[in-house]
Amino acid sequence: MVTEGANTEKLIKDTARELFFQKGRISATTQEIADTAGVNRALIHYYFRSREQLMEVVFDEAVKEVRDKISAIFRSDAPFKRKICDYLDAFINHNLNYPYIQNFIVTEITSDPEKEKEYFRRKRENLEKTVLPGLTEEIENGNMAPIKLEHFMTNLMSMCSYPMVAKPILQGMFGFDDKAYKNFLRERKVIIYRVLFNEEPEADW
Amino acid sequence: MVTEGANTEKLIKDTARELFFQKGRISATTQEIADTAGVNRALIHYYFRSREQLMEVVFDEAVKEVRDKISAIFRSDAPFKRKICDYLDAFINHNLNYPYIQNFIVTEITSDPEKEKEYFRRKRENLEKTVLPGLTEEIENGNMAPIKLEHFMTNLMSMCSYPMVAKPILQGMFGFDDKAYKNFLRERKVIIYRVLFNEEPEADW
DNA sequence: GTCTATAAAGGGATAGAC
DNA sequence: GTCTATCCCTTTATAGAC
Repeated sequence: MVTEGANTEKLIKDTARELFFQKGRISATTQEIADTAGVNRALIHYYFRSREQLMEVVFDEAVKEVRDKISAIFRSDAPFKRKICDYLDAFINHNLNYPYIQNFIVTEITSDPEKEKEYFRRKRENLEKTVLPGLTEEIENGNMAPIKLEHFMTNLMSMCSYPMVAKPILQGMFGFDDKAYKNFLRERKVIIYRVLFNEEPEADW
Repeated sequence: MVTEGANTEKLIKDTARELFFQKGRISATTQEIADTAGVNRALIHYYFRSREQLMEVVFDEAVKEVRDKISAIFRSDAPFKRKICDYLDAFINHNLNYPYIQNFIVTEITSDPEKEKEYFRRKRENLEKTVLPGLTEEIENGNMAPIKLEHFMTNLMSMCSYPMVAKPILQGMFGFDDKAYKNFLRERKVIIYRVLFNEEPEADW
């Protein structure tokens, strides 16, 4: 085949993304990626130089969409609790699509703390601008129990992310097959809302 | 030195445990373990045959204590909410001592789903015997909002474990140094209780 | 652009001397 | 019990032919 180049590059990226984030083969070798894609292993280096750069490219592409969406949600002027609903939707839908991306984030950042800086450091100022005011307002108006920003965010992120990273553990514990577990994760949107605010979400959600 | 055997074996175990679970060097090589312990690499194989068996030994030893403690808590006839307090104490204290043990569990089980079986499978029946009755009773007595066993357990485990596995992420996000983060984790005992039950824990806790 | 061959490095494990 | 030397396998990466 002549000049299949553009397709091959995309094929490799698609395969790597699927292996890393959808099949949970986070430590897939270049050989495994090449075999799965049905291309020669050297082509991975031809297009991406190194395994590491391939990972970086597919990771950035996989999170770009949801990151932009979540940014927009928190910068919007919607009511605070509405923002949380939108966040739950965006986050859980994205993670249903990439069931192992949280494992990837956690293991990559733990094994190389340098990667954390560029990625999460500046989130702090964002948090204080975009969620602290809404949280404070709800508390002052008596619409939710007092809680510090850090604990609220930790509760939210924990209840969203842990069921992803600990999927096999919880699946085994509860005896859920893959389909039941997906359903369980979808149920969690409203469960998490209830626990955070101790009230029912709006009916139209 | 003659007949240092017994000490060497313990030295290797202590070093491995420290590297794996306290320093987060989950993928530490036999060379790294040997160098850190100040012993010859071959001794690891002499005492433990393989790296994998060494891991298994130190992991089992590290969790045995807390596992027994948690089993006893849930089998006891204390009131349900008391059990949860005791669980929070036991779990968080143990994890403060082994900050990376949750990362280890999550990555090991994700990378080899076989390991899950023996370890978490039978927990299901335990759950239904030891926590379901208490949970049901509290709900029926109107002492907490209705929630399914699976979601309650997932909320509890998520809010306990995620701050451990995502330590570098949350630390970066909130700008906490190691000391501040330890303190943050200790605060979480009462935070988690509040979120789960929407009330203050007893004053003597 | 794609392939084969090969370099180069890392890591687990064992044999055998001491 | 402890050490050195060595084997063997896996994996990443590149050179060079086609």
